[in-house]
Amino acid sequence: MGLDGGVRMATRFEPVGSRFSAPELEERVLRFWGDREIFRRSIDERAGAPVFSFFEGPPTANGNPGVHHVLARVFKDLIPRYKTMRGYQVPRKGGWDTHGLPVELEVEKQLGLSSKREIEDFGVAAFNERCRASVFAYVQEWERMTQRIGFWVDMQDAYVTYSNEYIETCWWIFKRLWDHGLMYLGYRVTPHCPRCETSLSSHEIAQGYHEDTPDPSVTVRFRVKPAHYHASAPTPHLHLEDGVPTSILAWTTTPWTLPGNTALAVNAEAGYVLLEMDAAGGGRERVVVAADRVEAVLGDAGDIIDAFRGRELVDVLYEPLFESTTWDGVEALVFAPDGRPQRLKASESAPERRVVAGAFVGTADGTGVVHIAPAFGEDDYQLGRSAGLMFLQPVSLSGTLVGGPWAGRFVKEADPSITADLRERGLLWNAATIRHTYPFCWRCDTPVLYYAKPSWYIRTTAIRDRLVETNQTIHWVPEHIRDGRFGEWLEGNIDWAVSRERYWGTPLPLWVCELCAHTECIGSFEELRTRARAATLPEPFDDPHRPFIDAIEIDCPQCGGTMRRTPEVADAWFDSGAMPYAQWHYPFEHGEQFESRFPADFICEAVDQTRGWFYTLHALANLLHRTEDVSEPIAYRHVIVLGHILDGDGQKMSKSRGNVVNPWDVLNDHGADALRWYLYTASPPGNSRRFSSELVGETARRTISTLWNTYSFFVTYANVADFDVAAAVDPGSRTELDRWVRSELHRTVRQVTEALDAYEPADAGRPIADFIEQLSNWYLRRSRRRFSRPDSEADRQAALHTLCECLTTTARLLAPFTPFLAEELYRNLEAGPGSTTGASGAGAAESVHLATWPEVDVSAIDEQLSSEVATVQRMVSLARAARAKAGARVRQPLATAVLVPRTPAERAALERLRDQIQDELNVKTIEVASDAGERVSYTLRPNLPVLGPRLGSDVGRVRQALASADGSDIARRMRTGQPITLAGVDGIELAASDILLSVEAGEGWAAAEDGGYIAVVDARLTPDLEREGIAREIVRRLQDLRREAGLDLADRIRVTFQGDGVITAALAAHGDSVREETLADSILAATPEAGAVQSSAEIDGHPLTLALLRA
RNA sequence: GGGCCCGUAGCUCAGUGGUUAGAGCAGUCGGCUUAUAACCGACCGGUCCCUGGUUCGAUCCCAGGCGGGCCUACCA
Repeated sequence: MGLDGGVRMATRFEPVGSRFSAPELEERVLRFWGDREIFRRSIDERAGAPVFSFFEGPPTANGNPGVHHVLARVFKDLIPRYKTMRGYQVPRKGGWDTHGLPVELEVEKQLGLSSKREIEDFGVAAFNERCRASVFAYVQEWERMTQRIGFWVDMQDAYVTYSNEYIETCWWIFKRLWDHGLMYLGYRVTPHCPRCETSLSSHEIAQGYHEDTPDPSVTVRFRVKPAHYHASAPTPHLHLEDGVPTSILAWTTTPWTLPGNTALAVNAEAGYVLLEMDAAGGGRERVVVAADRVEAVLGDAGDIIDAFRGRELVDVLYEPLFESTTWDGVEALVFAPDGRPQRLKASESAPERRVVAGAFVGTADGTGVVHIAPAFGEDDYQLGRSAGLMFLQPVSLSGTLVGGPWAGRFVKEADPSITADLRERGLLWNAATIRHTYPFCWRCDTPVLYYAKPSWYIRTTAIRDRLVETNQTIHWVPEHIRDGRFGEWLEGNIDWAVSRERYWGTPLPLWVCELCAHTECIGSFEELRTRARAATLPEPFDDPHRPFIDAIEIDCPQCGGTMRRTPEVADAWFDSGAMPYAQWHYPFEHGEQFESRFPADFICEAVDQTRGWFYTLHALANLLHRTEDVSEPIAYRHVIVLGHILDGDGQKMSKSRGNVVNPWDVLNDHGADALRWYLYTASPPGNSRRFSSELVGETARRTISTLWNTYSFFVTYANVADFDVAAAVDPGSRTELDRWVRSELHRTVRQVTEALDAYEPADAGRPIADFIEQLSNWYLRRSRRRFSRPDSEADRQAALHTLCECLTTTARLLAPFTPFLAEELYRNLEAGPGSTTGASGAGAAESVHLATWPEVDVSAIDEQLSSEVATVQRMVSLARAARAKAGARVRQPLATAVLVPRTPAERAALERLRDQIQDELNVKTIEVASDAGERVSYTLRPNLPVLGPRLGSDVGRVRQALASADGSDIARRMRTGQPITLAGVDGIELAASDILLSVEAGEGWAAAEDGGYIAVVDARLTPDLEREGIAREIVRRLQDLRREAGLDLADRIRVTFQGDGVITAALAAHGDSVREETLADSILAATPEAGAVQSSAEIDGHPLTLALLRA
């Protein structure tokens, strides 16, 4: 305005109350950020700076966000805010995960559909439209929460996995993989939900295990064929020539797989036995089981006829449990070289059921013989393939039996009938029920079946070694994830089953010729337009989802036939792993952005993403590096892996358990800063943590509220003193205390910076909390008088400057952690209220989040001073403990305190800082000594860290000798530096540093000791001391009365008192100081004046009535 | 079943091959008093999950268990 005529005005800070409402403050800051576009500017104003790249792991917005989501989001926020202050440009593009089974099932529920058949009847186009709409049902809730907790992420420009551009990039990736032979159609056993009729990923399976699931446990007789059926002579160990009916026993928990049985597997090296016993229906029978299993399966029944290795049983033929006459409708298939079961050629006959060897067969349970049904188990399938077995598939994809007496029945419901049938036909050895863990579909709770069927695979095993190797270059926090959970998962890598027989997902861009099976992968929409038969291309082609994409046909270049798209969509995890490329529609667009942000410098998710997002990102980066499409084989350099939030009982929070804490309750009660601070500092990020709103409040009170009070104190006195931030401070005016707190401050800056550079938020937060504690409870408490009644103006300005620096620097340190509180402090203290340039001077950034990270002022750090004050604090604390033992309240002056630290350097420090100590302790004389002399008696202990390595096993004897030695004598020798020898321990000479003393106070003294530090106080009161104590007590009571009377700070008073001789004597001796402290014009022995405020109580047993009136 | 993490005071968590294992909160008692819906001190509170081993010495290192969490796995 130019009205100051060049006269510099001192800053006036916005007044700050000692109480504050965090939610109110935070809403105010949020408005400020919004009005001034601070987030956008924190990125834009860093244009040209090196980019620090952050990838947002996309949340699925189909449920309300809980506290566990807040956890991830506040950690995602921390590092980018820090790096921004360190001068990087940190773009933060948001994203949403929108495809997949959870979305489909949500819609199925809404529509009341329960099978794929019903979805197709409803119409895939309409169904997918509902999916598209449902994904964003909760987006507003997410955005509201995200904003309220102060997570800065660009949600306007977020990527969406269902967008055409996103899908096109996924196609490009598939194409690159396909062209490099990294994709194939495999025929394999996968977990299959018969209701959803699709494969489930391992991640999905993991969510649906039910413990204690009851299942049948049946042991079955497989009848060995008579000798003449065998092509070559069967092993003589079976003694088939005896003509006794002989069976091999096998155990299963899935009777419904028995119609699919085509082999029995034994362990070639294990021992087996042939036993004979009475048969149930009369006569004798013989059975084969593993030698280890005889007792468990047969008890003591039966006599051992022969014993042999498993290999002897290989190629023994046995009869099918179900004759083809009773189980029709299932065609016998054989394995083709590519692993796919195929029909028999006319000239072929089906392989016979026989015994084979399998390395996976153990003898720890069952019978040591495994029933093999290649259609239903991974081991079974692989064995079938390698041994050339017959393949029978008597179960449909919807989980019902095909053919046989129970055709159409759901497999689990058919189990009892199958078992009963076997019992009737004498083939059942034993039936019972067991309880074990079994997988169910995590969404619809249908028991999952393992099922051999075709599926598209990404050949991740081709790059397994590279996955492992490049993982070593990723910085994992906590470190153990790298070689532990994640590393081991990579070591055991199997090919990625990437196809899903569903509707709402990225369609696989694979077209297969219906005549010759020629397959092509289409890598872009343009390529598809070019290749498509014009008549089949929808016009306009604006949605690459099903069902539209399915209509498009391509001419087969090999045979001229029709190529149709394979009907599957991609695993939604493929979408998430494709995010570094697809979020930019790379390589079709935005090549520059992609290049500058790949790989990410930082990502952060909870530990359950180890085999989810962390894996898919890593796998795709490695694959695309293999195809030479990206420059680096990793997608992220640093990753913080978060543990889960548990409820008060240590249970994981989840919707299904109903124990999710609503973040809004916490936010409304304590505010976002408190919640954030708690999450950062409660424990290292990788630990799981129990959570409750109360704990958040507790943490906040301790640190945030302490800082706020300090801030409020500063502003109050700075305004009173017309404090000018910009005025230079005279270094000579700085006191020792000023120098100390600056040393602590810059030590803190150093620690916090190092910890954040190491991606360890908890280690970074704790020093800040410690500093705030020191600032408030040592610096400020000890400096109070310098602010309210300073010795000189220069002293006051120095104190204000020092405190101001501490607060503004702390605000910057806190900015990434508690961005709202930090902003409040910064705005008021540095940028000036309502200012855009900073009232305190030109160039102050408008927001702390546009400001720079504090530099460590190395010259401010005085390690010696810091450790000296630490010693003072320790000794003061000890002396207070000694006071308490003596029963002397702090206002009661004592004559002497003797302080005994451990080293000469510490003694020197205490001598130097004697004034501070005296002040804190309220004693007349401080004595610093190397021992407490005759005031105490000693007990002795060996200094084990010193003596242990030197003496080894002699330590025990020294310990005993010290315990029985004369403490005072040895203490005297230690004091005078004489060598010490002990009775009963020959040849060992001890020095003072080898022995530790503990003390017991002598008569009239009180002592406290901790870790070799000793404080002793004189507990005896002289009449003088007593009078002084009483006088100080009177001061306190008068101050109370002043407050009670509602007087102002500067009001003067008249005092009357009624007391005994001791009271009178105390006031006679110390009346001047009492008057001075309480601003009293007079203190008279008299009855209270009319209208006076008064109180009566005893001091040390002396009755006293005090009364005061405003003068 | 396997892997990883965790197990320390009533609660939430530090910590270390070495003296008498700590902090905050809670509880009890006391103190302070214009930072005051704060603050300071003391006390109370411990089988450092258990059992073995290594060691002069183990809460810490090793082995085996137990319990919790997470991840993973249809051995029939």
